[in-house]
Amino acid sequence: MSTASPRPGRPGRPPRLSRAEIVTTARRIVDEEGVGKLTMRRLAKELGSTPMALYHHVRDKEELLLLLLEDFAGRAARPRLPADPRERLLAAATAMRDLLAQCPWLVEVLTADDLLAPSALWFVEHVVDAAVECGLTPEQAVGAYRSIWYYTAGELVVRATAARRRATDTRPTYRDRVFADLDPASLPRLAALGPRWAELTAEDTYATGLRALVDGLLPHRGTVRGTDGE
Amino acid sequence: MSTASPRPGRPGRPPRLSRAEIVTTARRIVDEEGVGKLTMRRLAKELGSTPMALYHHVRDKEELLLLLLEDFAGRAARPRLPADPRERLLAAATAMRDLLAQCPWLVEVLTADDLLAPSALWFVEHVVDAAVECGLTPEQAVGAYRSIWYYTAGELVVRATAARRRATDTRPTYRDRVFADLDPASLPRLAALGPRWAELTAEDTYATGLRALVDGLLPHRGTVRGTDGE
DNA sequence: ACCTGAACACCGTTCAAGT
DNA sequence: ACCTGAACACCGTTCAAGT
Repeated sequence: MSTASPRPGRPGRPPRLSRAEIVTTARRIVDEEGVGKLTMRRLAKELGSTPMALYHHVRDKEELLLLLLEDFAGRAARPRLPADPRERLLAAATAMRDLLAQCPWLVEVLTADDLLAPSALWFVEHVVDAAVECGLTPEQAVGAYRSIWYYTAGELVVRATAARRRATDTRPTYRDRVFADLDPASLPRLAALGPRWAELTAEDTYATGLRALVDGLLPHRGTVRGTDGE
Repeated sequence: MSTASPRPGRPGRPPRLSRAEIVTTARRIVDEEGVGKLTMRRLAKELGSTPMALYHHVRDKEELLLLLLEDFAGRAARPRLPADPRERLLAAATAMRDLLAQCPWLVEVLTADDLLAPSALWFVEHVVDAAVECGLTPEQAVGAYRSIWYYTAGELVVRATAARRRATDTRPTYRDRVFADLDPASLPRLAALGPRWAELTAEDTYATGLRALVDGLLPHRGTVRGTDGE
């Protein structure tokens, strides 16, 4: 953790803070108390410094979040993926989702900023590559990746906000109140589902939805395997 | 716009503000300047009142956003939908997306809060109903709806944030900088795509992705039509 | 019942000055 | 070159008081 060696040749005051130290402390705050608690003032206090000292090391708060993203992606485990391209595609997407589900605050950063950090492109590479191996053109493979990313990002955002609500708020959600009394005349299906809606939407259906999406995206080799020279 | 008749029988000071007036003004601010400019202080000033007067009519800012959501959903056009259930499902989902794409700020509210306002459940009803008519059980139909909502919400979130960036920021995005120099050894597919990534991701692929997803979600009647008694 | 004013406990960021 | 202090221009919300 010796962040900045005092390098005798360099002019000016030796630094007390470093990017590495800033990022480490910021990560701790985020892990322990959520991204909402990460403010420049709070971070400075935690570092025994002043808010303005931070601005000497990062341009603004957005850059700080980007550094956090990089840091996270860099230390992320990269699972071994199956050889079969279709299974590899599913595994890469699922790994990406499981990773991001661990720290939902990242999803906000990912969509607030542009998708993924360089280190996270490993997942994207595998999805695109597997899609090409399944018979898509590179252009189609990018399209397939985007659909998968939309689906994944949506699932993460919805789940993250639902979890945040449950954490802070005990009263029944707005949605529950709405579903409690629906007009069966205009909304027969939903009224029939009624209270079961909450229970059904509590299930984790990421995997089945992803399989359906991938089924629709990839060319069909038929349900009978081995007919076209595998 | 006569908001509150002075109703002689009622005790106390007659109201100067009303929910309706508050919502109308809030909507104007959001439409003209974006949801980021909607603050309780700003809204009060616009109404010639004080921040605290608002708290007499809405519990907090979240409730105000919910009222805005209701207002929007209530005035939303409900397109005529095709008779064929598969086409109806696609049309309902697409209408939902097109509606929300008009005012992307709503997506933040939708995910920050729970999905849709009562008036917006019309779309949900049609998606679920069409899925059942296509042969899914009600439970499966809810699962299918959820997948479609994840996909749609993800697309809207990503597009909304990308658009916001373009509006406020002229410098090349972080993503563009990253894609400009990728290591072809570790990320061959992405490096080969390189600068074309930006161009490919600029295309609107919602419809094709949705079709693929729905293809994967619904039972297959085979590509040959009319074989099972239509 | 409805509204006001002052205050609390915060934000991110700029600017001018210190070492 | 690196850091500090004071200040600017904001937030949402509470509390006590006025009419």
